[in-house]
Amino acid sequence: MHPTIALLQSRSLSMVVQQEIERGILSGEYPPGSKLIEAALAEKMGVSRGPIREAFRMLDEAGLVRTEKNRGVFVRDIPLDEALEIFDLRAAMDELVGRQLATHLTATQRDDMQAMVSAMEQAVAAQDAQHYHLLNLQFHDRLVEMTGNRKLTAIYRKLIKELSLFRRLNLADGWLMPASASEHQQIVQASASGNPQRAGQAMFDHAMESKARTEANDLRRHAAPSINPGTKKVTR
Amino acid sequence: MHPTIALLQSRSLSMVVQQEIERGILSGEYPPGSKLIEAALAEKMGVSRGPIREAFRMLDEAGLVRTEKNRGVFVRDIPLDEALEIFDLRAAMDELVGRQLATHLTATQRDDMQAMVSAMEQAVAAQDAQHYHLLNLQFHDRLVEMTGNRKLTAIYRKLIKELSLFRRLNLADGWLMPASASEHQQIVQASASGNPQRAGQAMFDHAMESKARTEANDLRRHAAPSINPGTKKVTR
DNA sequence: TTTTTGTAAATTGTTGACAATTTCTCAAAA
DNA sequence: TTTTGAGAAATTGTCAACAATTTACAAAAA
Repeated sequence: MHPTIALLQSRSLSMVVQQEIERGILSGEYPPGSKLIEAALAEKMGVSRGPIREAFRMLDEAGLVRTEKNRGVFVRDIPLDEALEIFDLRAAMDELVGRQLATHLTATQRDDMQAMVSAMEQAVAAQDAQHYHLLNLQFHDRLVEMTGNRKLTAIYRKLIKELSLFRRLNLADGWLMPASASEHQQIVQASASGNPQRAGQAMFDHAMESKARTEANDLRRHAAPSINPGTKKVTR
Repeated sequence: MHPTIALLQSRSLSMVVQQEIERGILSGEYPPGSKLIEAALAEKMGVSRGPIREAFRMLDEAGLVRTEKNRGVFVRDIPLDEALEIFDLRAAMDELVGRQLATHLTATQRDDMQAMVSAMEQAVAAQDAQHYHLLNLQFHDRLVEMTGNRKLTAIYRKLIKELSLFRRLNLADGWLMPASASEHQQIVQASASGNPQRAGQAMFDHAMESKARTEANDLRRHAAPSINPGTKKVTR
């Protein structure tokens, strides 16, 4: 069967809409907290409200939006405590990834890993935090995929998407790139060593370091803008 | 606010429908592989097809049904290899649960755990596999909940629901109850010991034993009905 | 008998309309 | 100035109808 035909047959309108809205959310076009209006999206995409609503239900179940009855659908804003919970969970999953990699890693996979780490080191040398961030996401995604565990891969990707809605993540962690990069090198060596315990530990440690960096980043960010945080109260 | 009012305000029609269909799926009323017909469900529940379709999208995202464009929605049938993948993932999550419990367990929580284990031992003595199975699910659910990690709890519950669609799970593991029960006692002691590594290991081992029991069960079930499995080929 | 083809029935995909609820506006009252 | 309230506007919730596709079934052909 022609690939284009197969694509048109499998992709229903609501799935296309879902992907498009998701793209908008992950790209920042619809920032966390913003409201998604059915009619506006329907007109923008040239469809009726039905498929939009179906897409909303998928995105809600995926944790990317939250629905309030009779009030609408909003892009989710992940609070710090939930982000930290996700980091703990991801660390446990990454540990599993490390163990499985150490057990089954092929020579080709090892080379792929090393190539990605080298690319990241180049990004560090070039001070390109943006590119580094992209390569980092790709690196971990590929590692999870290499385990061959599709359920693990699917849930891992969901978690990453949700984490991207934790705003304070992206910015201003430029000076920590070197530390993260050297941890990646550790992961490659540990995985190639064939020692599951060691590789799992390396992945776990890296994930927890990432968590610690994020938390420190957040505390600093909260301390800076407010001169007298103790008396400032935000109600909305 | 009166709790009933709050409930009616938050529960939209599609969410009620989603819960009802999910109940039907998990209870076995709609067995794996069976087709869910929009119009039939709509009439049965006294609503139009819109909310039914929205519920379908939620259930699809949750992994309980699969949608084929223009062909309909079917209750998912989890194949053995995917079930085993889920077991591996759950083992990693359970290990995290054990570590966290050992770190933060209160005296009350320890007593709760012990009470549940005792109840399971009574079920074993009474040869009540049905009741044991229920208590076992409850035990692990409570343990995950005790960690306080809501994301972990939510995903864990999703995995359990999906696993329940792996048919070959439920039956004929009666004679393995004692082994499982003694592992539970190990978990309680390890968690109460305050040693994260030990508690994590106990949880992990228990999960992997559960995986091994399931796999053995499945192989036996497949070997029995067919006299000559080697030549029998199933195409569909 | 088996396969193919054509037609009717069943089912899903999509839309537009209407009802219910919330949000906004702005003037009147405290 | 702030609060309250009425009415309008905007938005969501639900439904029924129509279009597109698949499935079921019987007749014709191989």
